[in-house]
Amino acid sequence: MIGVSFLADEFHVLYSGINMKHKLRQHIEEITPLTDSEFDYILSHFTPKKLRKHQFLVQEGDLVKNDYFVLSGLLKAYYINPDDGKEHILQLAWEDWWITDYQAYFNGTSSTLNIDCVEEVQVLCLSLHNRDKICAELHKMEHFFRRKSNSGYVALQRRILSLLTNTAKERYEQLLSDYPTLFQRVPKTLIASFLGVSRETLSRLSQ
Amino acid sequence: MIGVSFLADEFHVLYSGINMKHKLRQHIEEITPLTDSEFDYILSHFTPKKLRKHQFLVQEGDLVKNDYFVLSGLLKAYYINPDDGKEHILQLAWEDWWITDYQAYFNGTSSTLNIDCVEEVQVLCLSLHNRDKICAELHKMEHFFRRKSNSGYVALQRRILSLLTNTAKERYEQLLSDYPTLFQRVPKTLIASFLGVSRETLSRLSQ
DNA sequence: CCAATAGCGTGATATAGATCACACAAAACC
DNA sequence: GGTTTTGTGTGATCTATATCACGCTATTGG
Repeated sequence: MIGVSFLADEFHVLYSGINMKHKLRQHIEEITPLTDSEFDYILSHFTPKKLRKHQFLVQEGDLVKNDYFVLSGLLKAYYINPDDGKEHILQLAWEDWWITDYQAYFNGTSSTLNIDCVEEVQVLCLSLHNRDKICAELHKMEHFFRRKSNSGYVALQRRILSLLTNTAKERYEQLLSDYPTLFQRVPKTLIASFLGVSRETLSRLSQ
Repeated sequence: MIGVSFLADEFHVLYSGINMKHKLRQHIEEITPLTDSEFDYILSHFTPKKLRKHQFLVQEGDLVKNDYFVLSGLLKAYYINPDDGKEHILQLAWEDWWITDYQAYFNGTSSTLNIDCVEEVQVLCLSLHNRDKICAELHKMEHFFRRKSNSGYVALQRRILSLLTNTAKERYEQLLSDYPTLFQRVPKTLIASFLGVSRETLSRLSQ
């Protein structure tokens, strides 16, 4: 039994370690090429973490120590309106996305958001200190994060415009065409909350 | 007369040149210190531009060559919904803000937005090529733009959350408390369009 | 394997905010 | 300096979407 367990662990390390590291490298190399040693160095600033479904990655009031790169699974970042207790989804993140409460992370303040796991999740954690360190040491990484942030900014502008100009139905159809697989992966309630519509209305829209 | 005009121009250069350059330097140095020669070098990648009220900085369909740093005046970036012709304000920018159609600028595609001057405006133009150049040559600038982009990202997330969770009245009051001077500076119609409310509703809210 | 919970659809009703339609005031412009 | 144009307030409606209330189904967990 000990032997078997050991082998299983070996396999697991192989699978969730080396293969998963590869995911981060591929992700960075979409923007800038890296040497093996650069990547190893970068990776040494991340720490892996696994979470089960429904586990919190960030809870309202927490100090937010890390930004999280998602290796597998799906998470939601949401705000709970204290007036009516309703939850509003700011972000959904899955493989190859980054997620955290950025306001709290960048400013060292405590979180106003909750982030929890909609599925079992594997992430790589990057502290602000380590992020700034690798950015300062490797111009490439500063460049990488600048580019990521720029794309993120554009995506958020698009979402704002969509909230300002489109009806609930148009937003729903836009999301469906942008991320068709999402609808098989998460409950409609989450989609509704992400789109800023009640779940009842969403249910009627999708017909 | 020639003498007087010359003196006036001198003054103008002094005022709108040196003093204005100073604005950019101050702005960058909020994030990273610069030597005189670094700043001069950076500045050499910008070109100044003046526009009168109602002039377009970017028009729908244009290729967007530049990002614009606002030295003086106020501009709006807006999308016109082709279905009903209504305009929706994505961004308002004044002194010390950057504005452009970022989607078009970063991707080299043509603009879906219009940007025009609500007041007489002075901007410094930065082409994507020059931006990438100074970022590549000066790690400081890559850092500066990363930090700017990060703050922008956080600001947009806040706006999205506000659109998702707050009523029109709450959004109005939030904006009023964040930017009280704005309300003396632009017509209420623009505020309404920025908040995603009709001008009639805004008028009723503000009582 | 069965109970508890979460997800989903759907009718009836309520409401925030849009739209339409004015009037009047204040700028901007020739 | 008078006339377009732009901005603003306000009443009377209309409508997209929220809310409440229910039942049924799928999933989860002990």
